[in-house]
Formats: sequence, C-alpha cells, structure tokens
Amino acid sequence: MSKQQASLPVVDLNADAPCCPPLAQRRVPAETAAVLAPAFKALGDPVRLQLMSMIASAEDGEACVCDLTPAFDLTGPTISHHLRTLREAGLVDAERRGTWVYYRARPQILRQLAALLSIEPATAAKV
Amino acid sequence: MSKQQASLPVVDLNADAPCCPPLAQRRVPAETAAVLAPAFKALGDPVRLQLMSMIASAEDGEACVCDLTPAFDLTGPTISHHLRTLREAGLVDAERRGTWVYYRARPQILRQLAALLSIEPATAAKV
DNA sequence: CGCCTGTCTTGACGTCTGTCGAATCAGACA
DNA sequence: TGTCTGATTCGACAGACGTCAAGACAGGCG
Repeated sequence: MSKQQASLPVVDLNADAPCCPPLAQRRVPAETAAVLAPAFKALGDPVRLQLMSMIASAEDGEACVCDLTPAFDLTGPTISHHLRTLREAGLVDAERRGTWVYYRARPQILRQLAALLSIEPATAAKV
Repeated sequence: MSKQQASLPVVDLNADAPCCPPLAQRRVPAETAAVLAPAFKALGDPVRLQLMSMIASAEDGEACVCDLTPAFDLTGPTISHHLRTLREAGLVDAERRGTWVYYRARPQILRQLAALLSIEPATAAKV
C-alpha cells in the first residue's frame, strides 16, 4: 500500500462545505451532492478546465487575465464569464492590483474534490 | 457551451496509463481538457453525483436501476437519461441480466480525474 | 484634466440540458 | 401465445449555458 498518505482519511479540509469520504466508499448524501456538484460542473467545460489549470499551475500561484485571455480563441467577455463561473464555484479567487486582475486557485476545494473521487486500491480491486 | 455531444461512448479513457499530471502541476493541454471535461460535466449534476456514488459504493460493485430509481423524486425516464449521460461520459458500464439492468463504476477514469485534481502538499503550501 | 488600456457587465441569440408523459423494447412467466 | 413488469427511447417544454458585440467601469499616464 502506498504510504504517501500519512494521516489520510481525516482530510484536513477546513471546509466551509460538508465534506467527503470517497464517493466509492459511502453514498454521497443529497446535501453534499448539492454543494459539490456545482464545482464539478464548473470544471465541466474544456475552457474552464484549462483556465483552472493555468491558474493553479502558475509560477507565483496566480495568473493575470491578460495572460489567460490570449491563450484562447475567445473574446475577453467570454473569458471573463468563465472566470466568474470558476469564482462563483469557489474554485478561484480574484484580486485587482492596479491595472490588472489576478486569479488564484483555492487548494482546499480542489483537495475536497480529489478526495471525493479517490479510490482505495483495495476497493477498486474488489470485483 | 463547447460541443462534444456524442450519442456513443467516445472517450477511450480505458487507459490506466499515466494520463494526467496534476492540474496544478502542469498546464492541461486542450486535447486533454476536451476529453476529460465531459466527465467532470457528467458529475456536475447533483442527481448524477449521487447516482455515481450509489453505483460506486454498491456492495457487489454494481447497482440495479430498480434500486437507484426509487431513491429520487424523479421519474424512471429521467433517471435513465442521467444514467445514459454517465455511461456516455465513460464513468459507468451497463449490463442487462434477465429482467434487470445493472450499472457498474469504471475505477480507471475516476482515478484519472482524482489524479488530475490532486495537489502535492508542497505545491499547495507555496502561497 | 482627458485619453488610453485592461477588465467586467449588459443584452441578445442559438444551442444544450433536465424533466415529464406516452410510446416502445426486452425478458419472464403463466 | 399473451400479458405483465422493468428499462429505454421519443417528443416536447422551460430554463440554463456559451458566445459575442456594445457599453460601462477602473486605473495609469501624458
């Protein structure tokens, strides 16, 4: 078994959201589904998935809209709309500094989503 | 909405292969985003998220539609529609055995999605 | 001050999605 | 064979979504 997880199951999600034993371990209650589904939905668009990745993988932990926009064949308003969607899903934070607006990922919720999808090798191997 | 509607399973995510370095580690390329976004989208509905969980956490690794349907205040056709969405996203498999139809989760793609969202503590701690 | 650049909001348009009722298909069983 | 039950498909509808053009807002600079 992997030891990558030292103190695993008790995810330290300082969550403001009700959180998550793995989806495959215990049935997700309706309230949890209602809270987390919008986050998955926000990631359910290729453009937003790339935006999320560009922001999360940015060097300083933040990315400027001026860097994000030219990476797509889409207008500024459209990118802005997608960024707002990510923000409203709680996946990113925005901050204006002077002329430019910077977006920053929120690792907690990403961890929650990853935890929800995680599969214990043992569980998966059952069949 | 970016289109990627297929009436048939498109995703060949059968690979246990090293599909995806974490989203926060390397920028997700457009092709990967196009392939994985539909899976997130399929999980982006509370009903489907619960269905997915009920199937994945089922005792024998599979769940009968007859057990799934009465868990919601929705008609049979609606549940059937959601199950088809999950199937077309490559998240579940369906098999008819006699009178009943059983759905089974596909752990590979769940693992891929989890891997994509996973965050190295080191990476997350940067701030 | 006025202008310029960068970003967001508004309004509109076509498409997709979630839901239902009715019809249809697939097996089981008398 | 006929009929019954379980599941899917079909047709339709309201609402949400992705996209754009045009306008509005914010901050820097001459």
